[in-house]
Amino acid sequence: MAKKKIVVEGRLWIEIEGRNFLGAGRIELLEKIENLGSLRKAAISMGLSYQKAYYALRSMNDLAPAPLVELRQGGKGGGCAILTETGREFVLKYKKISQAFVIFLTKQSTVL
Amino acid sequence: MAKKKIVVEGRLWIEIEGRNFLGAGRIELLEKIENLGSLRKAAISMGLSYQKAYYALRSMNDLAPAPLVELRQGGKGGGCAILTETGREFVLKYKKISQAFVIFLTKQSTVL
DNA sequence: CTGCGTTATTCATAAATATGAATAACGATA
DNA sequence: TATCGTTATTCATATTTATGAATAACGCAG
Repeated sequence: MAKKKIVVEGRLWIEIEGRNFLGAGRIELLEKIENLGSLRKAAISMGLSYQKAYYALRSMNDLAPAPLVELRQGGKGGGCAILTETGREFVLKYKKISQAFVIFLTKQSTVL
Repeated sequence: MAKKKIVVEGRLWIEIEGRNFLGAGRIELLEKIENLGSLRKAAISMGLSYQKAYYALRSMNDLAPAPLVELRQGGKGGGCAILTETGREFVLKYKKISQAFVIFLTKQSTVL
């Protein structure tokens, strides 16, 4: 019998004041917003309902020291969603931490 | 205004063949079983329904190279649940990995 | 062979989440 | 002022998950 593949897996997120602030899904949402310029399109593109994405974004913006995304309604194109400088910074920080996490996990898997 | 407390949090688990094998909750269950000698008592002591604990244990035993817990029905006391040597080994391994994870998380929190 | 408390199993219901529909509000542009 | 596609919000309904009730099976001890 072949030996079964056994690995360590995990999830990471950032909390502010003990509340969920940023996880993998929210980071993906922020990146899609940056690319598409629209919350609705970003949500749909990652198979997420608009409502869920909207509430997630509200939660993020409320918790963050400054808004991660600026939402505008009306106007040219009906409205838009713009990733702020603060948003870009948090995306970068999260991805750095995430990279370190992958290394951590593969290393831990070797001891099993 | 005081600066908000911002930290990196995470969860760890072990997968076998891509399926969930051991996480924090299951480890706690195994430890309670070792202490109490009963699956039912272990489940209740951690606010878990017996069924959920039972199915979790079935899943663990099925995935593991050898059963983590031996279940016996009938007999003195009505039955019992005994943590096996394999079970003890996995508990130890998980706790070691978990300790390393705590250190990882606190270190990553410093870059925020 | 009866009693005991556990393991083993099913089922209906409760609770929590997710999803989609529907619609108002908005503001630049033509 | 009408149009457009987005943001903003509510609501009913599916879907999933969790919970508790109920009961059979088991095997040692008395």
